[in-house]
Amino acid sequence: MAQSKPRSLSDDAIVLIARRFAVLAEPMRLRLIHALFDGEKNVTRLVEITGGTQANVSRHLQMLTHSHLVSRRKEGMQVFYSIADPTLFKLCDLVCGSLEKQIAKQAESFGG
Amino acid sequence: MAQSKPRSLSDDAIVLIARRFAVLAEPMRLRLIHALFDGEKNVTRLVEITGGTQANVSRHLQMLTHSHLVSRRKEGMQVFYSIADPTLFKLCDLVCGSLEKQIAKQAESFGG
DNA sequence: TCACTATTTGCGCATATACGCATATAGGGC
DNA sequence: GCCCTATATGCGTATATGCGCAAATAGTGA
Repeated sequence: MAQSKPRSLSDDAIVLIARRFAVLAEPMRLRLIHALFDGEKNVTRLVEITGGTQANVSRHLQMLTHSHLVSRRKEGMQVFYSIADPTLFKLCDLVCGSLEKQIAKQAESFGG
Repeated sequence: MAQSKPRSLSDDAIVLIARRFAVLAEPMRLRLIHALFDGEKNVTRLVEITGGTQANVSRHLQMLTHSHLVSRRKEGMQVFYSIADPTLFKLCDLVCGSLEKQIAKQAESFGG
């Protein structure tokens, strides 16, 4: 299950990885991803949940789709989006855990 | 070992996560992180490896340090940097694996 | 055809940030 | 003190990108 870890990364690979991280570096996109964690939703619902404008939500969804992180399903007038890349769950967990530890340490420095 | 997964994330948390991803969203910073994967190095060595200017490398290292992703150790005139956050390994692995799968699928669409 | 809803897209602006250049700081030897 | 090396920082600029607003596209029904 563990994948082969290349010892060195090509410059192209580095740029691709950076782009992937950049997609995840916007709060609104993270809100959308997080909102999709419990199942697919249409645009209007995502607008309600995230509190963004419809145009903005749509654009971010487009970016997420082009990055193959979420997938698009059209049903009549509505478009339903859902998580396409399962690594998003682990990615979010990893970063959350790391940040929690960091904050805990900072709290320790003050309170301890 | 698996951490508690919060069902919902506060807006502040979302922004923090986004910032973390933003730190990882620059090729030069990824190069630096990757260069540190096999042990600590000083700035001059990192400049050689990454091919960046000294000023730029220094600035990115500062950002990585402030993000608590790498740590700084001063020894005389030199400053040695090393990976401080072990989740970096897994993060990189996850994204690499995801991208490899994506590219493999694309290749399949053409070649298959 | 028109009207209505759902979603996408074009455009302009404001902001963030990466880089290059020069300079500043710091440590060590003379 | 001076000089050299190693590292950091201030400043200006170019570029990227997120957002708001308006308009366009698509689907559905009368």
